[in-house]
Amino acid sequence: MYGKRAMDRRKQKTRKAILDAFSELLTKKSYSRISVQEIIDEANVGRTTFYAHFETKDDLLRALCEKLFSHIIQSASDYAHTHGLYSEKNAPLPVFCHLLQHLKEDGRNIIPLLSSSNNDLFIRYFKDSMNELVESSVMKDYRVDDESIPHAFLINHISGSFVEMVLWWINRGMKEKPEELDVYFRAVIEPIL
Amino acid sequence: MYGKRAMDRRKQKTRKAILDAFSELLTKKSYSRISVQEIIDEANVGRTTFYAHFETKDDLLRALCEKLFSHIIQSASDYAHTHGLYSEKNAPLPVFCHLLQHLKEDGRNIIPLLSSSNNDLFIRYFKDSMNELVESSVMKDYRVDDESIPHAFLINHISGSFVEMVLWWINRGMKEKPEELDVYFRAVIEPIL
DNA sequence: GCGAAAGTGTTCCATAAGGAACAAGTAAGC
DNA sequence: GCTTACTTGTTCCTTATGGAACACTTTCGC
Repeated sequence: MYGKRAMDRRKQKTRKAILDAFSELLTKKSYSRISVQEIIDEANVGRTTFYAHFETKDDLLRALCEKLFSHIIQSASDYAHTHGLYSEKNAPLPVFCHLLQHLKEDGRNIIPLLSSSNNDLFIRYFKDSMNELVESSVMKDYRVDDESIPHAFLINHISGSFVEMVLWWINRGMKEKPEELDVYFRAVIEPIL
Repeated sequence: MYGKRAMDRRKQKTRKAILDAFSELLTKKSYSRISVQEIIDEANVGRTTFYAHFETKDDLLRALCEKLFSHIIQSASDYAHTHGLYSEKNAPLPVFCHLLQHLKEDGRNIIPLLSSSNNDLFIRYFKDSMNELVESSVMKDYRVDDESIPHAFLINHISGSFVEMVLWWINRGMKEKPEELDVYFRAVIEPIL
């Protein structure tokens, strides 16, 4: 439980090289068409080294997604814990606005992958991350008025709507301001809370 | 005398990292104000690693200069050996035109260092390289008409003039075409051959 | 001047990375 | 069917890199 000591410089550099190479390849080919050999070549790293870091290609994908989303989700989670708890009952959603702003300002690594032709894996991971975020940070203090609707269903609805909105936003060139989108989102979500 | 087998991937990467870091630092500070520690930090390598590659800071400087000039000088030397031998007596200087062209097209690493505020070390190395080139490739087949002028003096005059011309060229923004410069250079050099 | 701080070059030891070869699986072409 | 070429994980062993500590010199502030 005490901190793992700082990762060896070599490990950091190698890990970054592999993730960068993989990320680069993903903008050109679909996940299934990328071979480990290609990743190794692009990263300029030995075969042994690759397998010392990642068990398999799927493992690498997981790591990449985690790296990409952890930052933004963690930031939102922190935001929710500091602001969310003290908000009034019908204004719990600034987290989403915060997320959109963060995505626009700092999403240069994420957006290309979310808008690439083979974006399904990332969308799924994005959705999963959002699901966890909504469950742990947003919906925690909420009791649903209509008890006939399952809690889990609501969570899925909210995170799913959010992800779809983001994709819509990105595909149209992110013209709208985060604040505008936030208004739209509240308009479709708040009524059911 | 021939080749050491291909350098280990790690060595290549480390060597490049150190040379790049050094090159980067040289655009900001003078050579004497750069510490090994800074190079290590900028290159993001361990102290042991640095000293496994270079004995000292001077050694590193030598390696950088060699890397920067060897390409361009080697190319000129090759050019001289294929073209130089068959040229008529009073047209031996196409090597210089070739050098200028090469410098303009492919000198993006060299020119910033030659025009930086602390460029003296590079100029000296450039001059030394030119000296060798002139001696080995240009002046080899020439007998000086006026035997009262020492051979070595002539070599120094030619390489020195060339270097000074290049600096003048760079400092004024490299406006002239290599071919124009070549004409000027021939005008001041050919009369004495 | 002196003491503190930073830089140098070296040591020793732990470990990550490399390279090569391997058996096994897969797909494609003929 | 059969090659043929390519991929995947894995192995064993070598080598480069890292980190820390060291004694020593240089530089700097006061």
